Amino acid sequence: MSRSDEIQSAAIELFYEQGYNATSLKEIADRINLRAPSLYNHIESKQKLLQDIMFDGIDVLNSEFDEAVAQSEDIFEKIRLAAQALVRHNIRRKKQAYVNSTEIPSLEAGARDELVRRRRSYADRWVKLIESGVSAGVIVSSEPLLTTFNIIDLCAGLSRWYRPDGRWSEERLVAHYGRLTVSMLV
Amino acid sequence: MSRSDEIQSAAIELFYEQGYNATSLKEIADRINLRAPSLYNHIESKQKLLQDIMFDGIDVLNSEFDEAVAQSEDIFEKIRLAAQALVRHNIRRKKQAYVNSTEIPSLEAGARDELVRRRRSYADRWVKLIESGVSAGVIVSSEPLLTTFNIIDLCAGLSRWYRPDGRWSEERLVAHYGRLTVSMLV
DNA sequence: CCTACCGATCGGTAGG
DNA sequence: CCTACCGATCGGTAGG
Repeated sequence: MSRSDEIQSAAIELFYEQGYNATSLKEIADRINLRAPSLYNHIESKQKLLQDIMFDGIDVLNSEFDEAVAQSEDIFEKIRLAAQALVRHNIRRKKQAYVNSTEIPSLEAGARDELVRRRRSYADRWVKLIESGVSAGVIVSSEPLLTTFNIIDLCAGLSRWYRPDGRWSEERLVAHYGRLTVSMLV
Repeated sequence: MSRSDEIQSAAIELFYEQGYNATSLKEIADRINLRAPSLYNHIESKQKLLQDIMFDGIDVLNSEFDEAVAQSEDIFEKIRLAAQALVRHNIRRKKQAYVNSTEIPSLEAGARDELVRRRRSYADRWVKLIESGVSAGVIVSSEPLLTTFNIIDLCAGLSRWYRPDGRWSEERLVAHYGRLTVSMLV
């Protein structure tokens, strides 16, 4: 694990626990036994560190969606697979996903615009998937965008309350949300 | 509108836009044409100001739930009414609800514990409502708590993306979420 | 409700 | 990768 990776994962943990603005570079440095100014050998600024974390998160999410829907030709199966990919993302990258959903206001204007664009790109994937089912005559949803928001919001909760030692296993939740999502569209 | 109320609503707007930690008392004071130190004639501290906003939000939400379910004897109708009350809350008090869902880590330990207790109290109302339907034999949900999380998460999204001038009116959304919530339980 | 001011902390730089 | 240090800003107090 490179120093840059160490910094990034320490930052994710602290931003998750305290928020970006409440976290100092000194705290990040302390976690990996460095002095705060030494961070600047690896990062450009605190703001850029946040941007890298957030862009990485949304890019991975978009890739995972594409991989998921490529695994089947059936429209409902595609929907189930896409929902399950989102669930797994919010569970396995819980802290990063939480930071991503929570720190948009902390981004500088330019980076915020770009991030919002990439998040819209994720939502567009869902809208097009649902619309393809409508065109094919197997889905009757009259509001693909609203349904998309509902699916994303529903799964977003996981990054807040999911616990690895909680009462529901990852596989239980993947199955539950997969079923629930499909049921919203039949 | 009293000075205290002016301070509180200016604070809600700024905490919504920038977050608690990124907002200075000077900015709050500027919004209502005061100097920062003058705020201390009305508030105890910045932290206490946040606490008042958050406790007020959750207390109102709990009251609204109780009022909603008292309006019908039918279990599915109670569920529909409770969901619609939550939707209206997240729309009409959008900014306060957003702050409430976002600033839990910014609370001091003691206040955070108390707030989490009151949020759990809200979730308990849902769990008991669903369980009463299970006891009566009209609902088959095997996971009342998971379903409760799903309902809350689903509606929480509104405090993030709802726009008064957006493409869905409040009444359209109230109807949509009411239907969706009931459908999760039949 | 104001001005004047405090100690603390912050992100970041200089220089080695 | 470190020590030493900077200017800026913060929440909050004193005193009127």
